Amino acid sequence: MALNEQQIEQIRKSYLFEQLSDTELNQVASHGQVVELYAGQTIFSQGESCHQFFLVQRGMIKLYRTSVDGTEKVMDLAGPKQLFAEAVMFSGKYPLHAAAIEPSTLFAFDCKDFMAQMRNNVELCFRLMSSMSQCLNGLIDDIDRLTLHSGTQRLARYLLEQVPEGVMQSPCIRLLVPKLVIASRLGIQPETFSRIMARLRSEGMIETHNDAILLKDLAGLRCIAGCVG
Amino acid sequence: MALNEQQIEQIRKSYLFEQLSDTELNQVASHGQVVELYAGQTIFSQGESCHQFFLVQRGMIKLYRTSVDGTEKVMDLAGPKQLFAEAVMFSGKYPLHAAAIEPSTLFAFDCKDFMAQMRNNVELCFRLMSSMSQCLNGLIDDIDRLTLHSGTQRLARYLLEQVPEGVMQSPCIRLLVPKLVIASRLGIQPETFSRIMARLRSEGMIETHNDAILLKDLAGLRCIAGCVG
DNA sequence: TTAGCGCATTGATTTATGTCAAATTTCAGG
DNA sequence: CCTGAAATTTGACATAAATCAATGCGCTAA
Repeated sequence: MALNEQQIEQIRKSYLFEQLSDTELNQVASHGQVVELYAGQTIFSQGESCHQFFLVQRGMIKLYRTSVDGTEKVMDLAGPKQLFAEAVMFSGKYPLHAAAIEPSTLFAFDCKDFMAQMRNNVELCFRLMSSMSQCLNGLIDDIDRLTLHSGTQRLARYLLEQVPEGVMQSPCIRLLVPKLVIASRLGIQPETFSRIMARLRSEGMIETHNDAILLKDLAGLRCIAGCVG
Repeated sequence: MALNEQQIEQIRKSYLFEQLSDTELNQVASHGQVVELYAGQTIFSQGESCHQFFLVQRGMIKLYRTSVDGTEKVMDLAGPKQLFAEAVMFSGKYPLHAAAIEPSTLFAFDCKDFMAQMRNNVELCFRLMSSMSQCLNGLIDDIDRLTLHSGTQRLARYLLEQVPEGVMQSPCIRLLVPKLVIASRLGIQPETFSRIMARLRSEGMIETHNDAILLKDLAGLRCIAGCVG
């Protein structure tokens, strides 16, 4: 399905598109599609040739790899207003799988078309390169955490990352995806996730009510995330 | 030190520069430097603002992060003809440390200058984006291996990666850096590295003489790298 | 309401890998 | 050729986290 006026205004707000002229934006949108996804639906698979990149309007997307025995590693999660697969436009093939973990709506853009636009617009190249650079830094951070930090440290940091800008005293956060998925994102087993949460609870750092988590001791959590094991 | 004629011809062979005109190449080179490094010398540190990117002429560079307790994780190694830090030009700051692990010679290029060249040359943007894309895929592969594969699998794969193009029967490879460094690159301790090597030796997969390693059973190693733990 | 199915939690146990320590080898520099 | 520092190897031991297993919880759909 093609994009309507209102949707075109939505994508204009994305960093990658914000400096495009009306004409250019319409050009991009003309090759764009709205994609509706049911929970669990696959968007693309690792190795498929890469024709489109995506902007999430609604829902949540997991980007993941699988091993031969079927084990899944969630590499990243993309929620509303986030782009994904924009950084691999130049690889030719998607380097991982993408699937919706809940009913979602995406805007899909044509890579070929976008690359043509970039040929006429160096500024657009620079925007994409910034985007790729950020992505790169994120991956380096992930490797850093996987190799230099314990499961507990990674989980504590994850909780702290969910706290919105205004640093309140004891913020209450919500886990936006199943714990199973967060565990995979952090590179630990669900059982380990559960046990670490239990420990943080017993140490008085947090209180939990299903997916709502009260961070009772921000300083303590920061210390765990950065200093101790 | 500035680049001489011969050195300019060397950098022309690099993918990023190969399609530049003589004028453009000279422009890039005019802002370039030759950097001589002793073993262990630091090139840049994590967090420093990023003014240059590099091409290795001779030697070996480690790109790494450190944790609070001083532990080091080698994220990548760059040898002759390889670029590094070119993908982070847009971040503003280096996301990791770089140091020579043996006496090395680098060509250093000015980021600002190169970005100015890119403004006049979309093709150059595309080249850099390809480069960044490759880098991205490499990092995703690393996370895949760290989370979905065992130490033994990672080491077996590393050995296989050292085998040059022509797939011989029982190739003899050389470890180009201390085992200590390879271990860190693979996300294991040196002791574990040593033990895995001993096991592969006892299983008849390899023979070792210091840094020279004879891969006696390629099929077996491939199986370990991809199938078993 | 109830049945059924993921998800989550908890316990018991195993295991790969890390840590500590000591002996040995390698290798660069004088 | 020596010498000492660094790298490597090997052993003994500790431990974080995985695995296996069972139970409980909370949905959704009939």
